[in-house]
Order: sequence, then C-alpha cells, then structure tokens
Amino acid sequence: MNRKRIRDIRNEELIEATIVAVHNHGYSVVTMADIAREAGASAASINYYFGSKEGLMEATMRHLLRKLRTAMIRGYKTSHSPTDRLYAVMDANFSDQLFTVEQCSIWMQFWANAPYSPHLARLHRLNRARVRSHFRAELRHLLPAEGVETARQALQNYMDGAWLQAALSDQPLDPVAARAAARRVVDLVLS
Amino acid sequence: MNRKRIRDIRNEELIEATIVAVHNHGYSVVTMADIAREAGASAASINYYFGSKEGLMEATMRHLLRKLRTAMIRGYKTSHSPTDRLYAVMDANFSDQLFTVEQCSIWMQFWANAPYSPHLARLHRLNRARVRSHFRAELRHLLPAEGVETARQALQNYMDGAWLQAALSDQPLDPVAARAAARRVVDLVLS
DNA sequence: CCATTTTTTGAACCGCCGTACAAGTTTTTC
DNA sequence: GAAAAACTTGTACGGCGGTTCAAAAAATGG
Repeated sequence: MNRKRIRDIRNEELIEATIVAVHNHGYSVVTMADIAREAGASAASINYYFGSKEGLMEATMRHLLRKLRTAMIRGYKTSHSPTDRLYAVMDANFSDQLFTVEQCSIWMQFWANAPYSPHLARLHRLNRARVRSHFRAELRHLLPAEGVETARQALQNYMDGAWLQAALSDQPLDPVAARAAARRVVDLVLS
Repeated sequence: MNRKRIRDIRNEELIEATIVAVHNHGYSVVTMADIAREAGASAASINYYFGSKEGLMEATMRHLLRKLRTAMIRGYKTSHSPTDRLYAVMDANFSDQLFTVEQCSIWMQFWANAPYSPHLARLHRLNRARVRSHFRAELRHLLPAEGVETARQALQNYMDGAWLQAALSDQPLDPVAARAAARRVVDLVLS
C-alpha cells in the first residue's frame, strides 16, 4: 500500500513540475533536465517513473483532462436546467483551477503537437467529442433543431478561442471575468 | 534586377517547403534537413538565404500574415455595408487559399511557440489587434454599445477556435462549408 | 539489525541537429 | 570569353538531449 503511495506522490510532483517547465520553456524545447530541475530530481528518475519523455507528456495530458472532467462533473451536480448546465460547462473551463496562463499554455502546446502523437490525438479527440455532446444535449432543449449545430459551434469554438488567447496572454488571467464573459456569450447565442 | 528575382523565387520555394515540412513533422521536431529535402535543396543553402532556422520561421510567419492581409483587403473592396464587411473578414479567414489543414496547422504551431519567441509574439499581437479593430469598427454600426465587446469576442474567438479545430482535422477541409457556418454565426450574433 | 526491495543518481553513450566554411558550380557582367 | 558575383553543397564541428546502466542510498519487512 505504501509502495503505491510513494509512486503516486512522486508522479503528481513530477507532473506538476512538467506543467511549470513546459510553460516556462515551451513544449518544443523543454528538456528532461529542465523538468528535473523544476522537480528537484534527476532526469534519470523521471524515466524510472514514466519510461520516457513521451510517457511523461501523455501522463501530464491525462492529468489535465482529469482535472477538467472533475470540474465539469462538479458543476453539473448543482445545475438543474439546460441553461444552468451550459453555464456549468463554461464555468468548468474557466474555473479558477484550470484557467491559468500555465495550463492554457500547456494545453495549447498539447493541441499543437497532437497531430504528431497518436496518444495525444486520441485523448484530444475523446475530450472534444465529450464536450460536443454535452453542448448538443443542452442546446436541443433550448433552440429549434436547425439552430442547434450553429449555436454549438459558436460556443465550443468560443471556448477554444478564449483558451488560445489566454495562453498567449502576458498578464495573469481573471477567471471571474472570463466566466462572466462566457455567460454573456451563452446568453447572446440563446437570445 | 534579375539578382533580386532569383532570390525572391528561392525564398518563396523555401517558405512553401517549410509550410509543408512543418505540417508533416511538427514545428517542435522539424529539422533543417527535412525542410531542405522537401525543397530539393541543401540545409546550407537555406541558411544562405535566411541566416538561421529562426529567420526562416519568422519569414514563413510573415508570408502567412501577408496572405491573410491581402485576402482581407480583397474582400473589403467589394463590401459596402457593415454586415458585408463582417462577412468579408470571415471569408478571408476561411478562404480557399488559407483554410487548409497545412496552413491552419502551421498557424497553430506558430501560436503555440509565440510565447517563447519575441518575434513571433510581436507578429501575432499585431495581427490580432488588427482583426479586433476591424470587428469593433463594424459591430459598432450594428449593435448597441454595451453589446459590441461580447459580440466581438464571440466572433473572434469563434474564428480562432475554428482554425484550431481545423488544424487537428484528419480530413481535408471544406472552405465553402466553413464560410457558410461562419456567416450563420455572424447572423446569430447580430440577431 | 540484516536482507531485500525500491528509489535515486552520476556518468557515459549514442545520435542528431544547427551552423560555418571552404571549395565547387552557375550566372552575370563587361 | 574571362573576371566577378551569386549561388550551392559536402563536410566537419561543437554541442546538447534522451536514454541506459551500474552502483549507491533509502525504505521496507521480518
């Protein structure tokens, strides 16, 4: 049991260090040594845990996806109308824990590299499909059938675009303002 | 005069080769040898023209930006109402020449790497500011003042998000459909 | 405490990449 | 048609990055 604990703790630490290091240096140029330095460990020990740099990156991506999913589930629990659930999806994506420059930045780096890594591409596709079906399900209750797809594209692309812009921001983000802006867009699309 | 000609022709060829090579291998891992092979030249000759890999990447980015700008200017010429000009901005971004997987892909790679390259970041910031002011100028004529900013964010982020998704697509894109979808979003936002 | 397992690490290995450069080839110019 | 300029390339260099591995250190368990 304790055997597992240590491993999990170390994994978590190394993944957090990966997020910071990738944000600081960029996915394309970040080195194992950078990450190791950030984590206060050695490059060799990272390979001990994750097997390879690619394994580490994949694990980091999974970590971020899990974070997003739990944020979404949390929001859904307290929402009782289609509109509230739309707000909840937005709130999850722009939650305090997720909507930081570091994480938007690394998210975009993963997106950009997905086409060249089957693992990343698969994770990305799954996530996107899940969000899409959430949007569709709620919008169906709020709009005539022929308007659903356009509204869904407007909302989902808005989210992606907002993250993209956030990743390139040179100032700290304001999640509260982002959530308010997102709700205004939802309202605009539903009006 | 001919001196300049050869140089320009070669530049164009090398940049086109860069776009293809970056699309095929990914910005993070593409090598000078890859690009040279794609262009049917040697790595050394690329350095002769562009000085360095970074110089080549910057020139490629400039090339893409110029393409976008000319597409936009072309559309503006034949538009005579604010709504038409909004359509024109969309049409430019989803024009047949620009809205291809290769170019969306490389564009996203540049975005992702902009935070780590002052040159790229500057180009990106300029472009984004230009698009923003275009949107604002047209929307001001179509919406009450307090609705302009939300609509602008919805449209601009939609565009970015659509490109992002296009970059990750594993099928050829359909620019005609993309333009139609974009117009529907414009209509939705203006309604 | 000692034996065993787990974890950590420094150093070495292998390979590759960007760049410089000198030597060739082609084109231009007079 | 020869001198000069522009262009091209093979090669070599310096450096660095991911991975491996053997050996040390720490933790575990009886």
